[in-house]
Amino acid sequence: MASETKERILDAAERLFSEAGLRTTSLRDITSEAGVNLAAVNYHFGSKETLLTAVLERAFDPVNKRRIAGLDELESQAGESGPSVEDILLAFVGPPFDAWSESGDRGLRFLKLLGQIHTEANKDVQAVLMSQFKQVLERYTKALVRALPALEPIEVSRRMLFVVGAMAQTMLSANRFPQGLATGDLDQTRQSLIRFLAVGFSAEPTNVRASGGGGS
Amino acid sequence: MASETKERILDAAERLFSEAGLRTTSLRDITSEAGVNLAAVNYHFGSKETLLTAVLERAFDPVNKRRIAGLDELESQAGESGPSVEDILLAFVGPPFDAWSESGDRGLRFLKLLGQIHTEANKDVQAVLMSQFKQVLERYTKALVRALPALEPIEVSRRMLFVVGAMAQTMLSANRFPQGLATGDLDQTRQSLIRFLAVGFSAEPTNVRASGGGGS
DNA sequence: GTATGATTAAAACATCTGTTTTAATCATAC
DNA sequence: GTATGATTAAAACAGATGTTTTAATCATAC
Repeated sequence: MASETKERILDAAERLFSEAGLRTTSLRDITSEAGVNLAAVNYHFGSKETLLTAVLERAFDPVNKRRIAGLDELESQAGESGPSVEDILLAFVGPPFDAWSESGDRGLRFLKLLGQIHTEANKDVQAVLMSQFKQVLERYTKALVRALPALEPIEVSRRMLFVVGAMAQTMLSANRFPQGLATGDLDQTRQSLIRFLAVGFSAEPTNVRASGGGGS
Repeated sequence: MASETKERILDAAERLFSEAGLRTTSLRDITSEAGVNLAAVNYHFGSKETLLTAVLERAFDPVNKRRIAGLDELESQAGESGPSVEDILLAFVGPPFDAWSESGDRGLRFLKLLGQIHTEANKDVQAVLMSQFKQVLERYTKALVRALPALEPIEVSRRMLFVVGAMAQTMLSANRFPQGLATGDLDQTRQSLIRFLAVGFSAEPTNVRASGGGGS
């Protein structure tokens, strides 16, 4: 059964990483919290870096799978023109929020962790996250390009960056103002975020495509 | 003249902090890069934390001052109804971008540093940044509340969070995809960001104020 | 029962961290 | 010139970090 110790370590690491940050959390913090021996981490995971990878994959795999599945479903249901911008963004931003209402504390930890990761500067950690997140991003970008034919693809990519940023900041704020995101407020925040992003994303571009138009 | 050593340290620290991150950069990295003795940091600044504070203040003070001044100017020029949403957001997001075109490499470093800070989880660092940033945020929130009377103030605060997130992510991306933000592209990115935020910010709220409206 | 392999425990390891100490050097005033 | 104070240099310090090593313990098969 994948050894209880291993899961204890994963749980403790997830908890501490999400709250104290990735770099700040030491192996001794983790093993102490998990109630296991220090050497257990290296025995079971090889290194701290590998442990971090394992934590991330366990946490984000299901969410990214949901995002892909959600988009699949949208596209199969939609007509020729494809799903709407708002539906697409909802399918993208929704899953991490859903994780909360489903698994309680662990879901909240999850939001914090996601915020931590999205903002972690380290390249290796980024690489781990990106390996699965990148294809999610590409699929959603493609769907949005189709939904917004007036926008150049590069502009869609740029706006997708804004989406990710606004989402990450919102989730990090669950870390910084824990009282500000109570049960009810989280739904409200999600709704506001989606609305904000959908409307902003659908904005007409300032300089029309390939038009050398007026100065001043 | 504020001792050349002191400025060498500040320059090197700013460079390394912005590129390698805040926590990952050691004092030996800094002093080695600056070409000064290790003890010089503690001699001139007292501690690493104080040095970080000094770097942040030197970098962000002028930008925050510009934001305040820009809003002052907008409000003095505008009529009874106050400045527009787009103008307000431009005054908020513009200054850090301007720093780039003005001081070249240092301006770019600046963007990266800003991204690093906005996403730094550490409480002390956050406190330093927040001490001056908080009043900027409050002033801008107030201006936006006036410009958007249809929105509840709490909703304006939420959306301001989205603004900060999108902005920070954009700047961090200058770190991660340095080729993607060349001279020309930066202007384009800024323009896109402003447009995205202004339109999204002006979106009508989904649930109208104090209306107990329809279920399903 | 014993033997074998996996797991846990405790200790030591080497390295890196920020900081402090002790001299040496420098500039400046007298 | 000498004396005084600021600055720099080199070394050592104490603590924390990830990792490894060496025994002890456990479960399981024979």
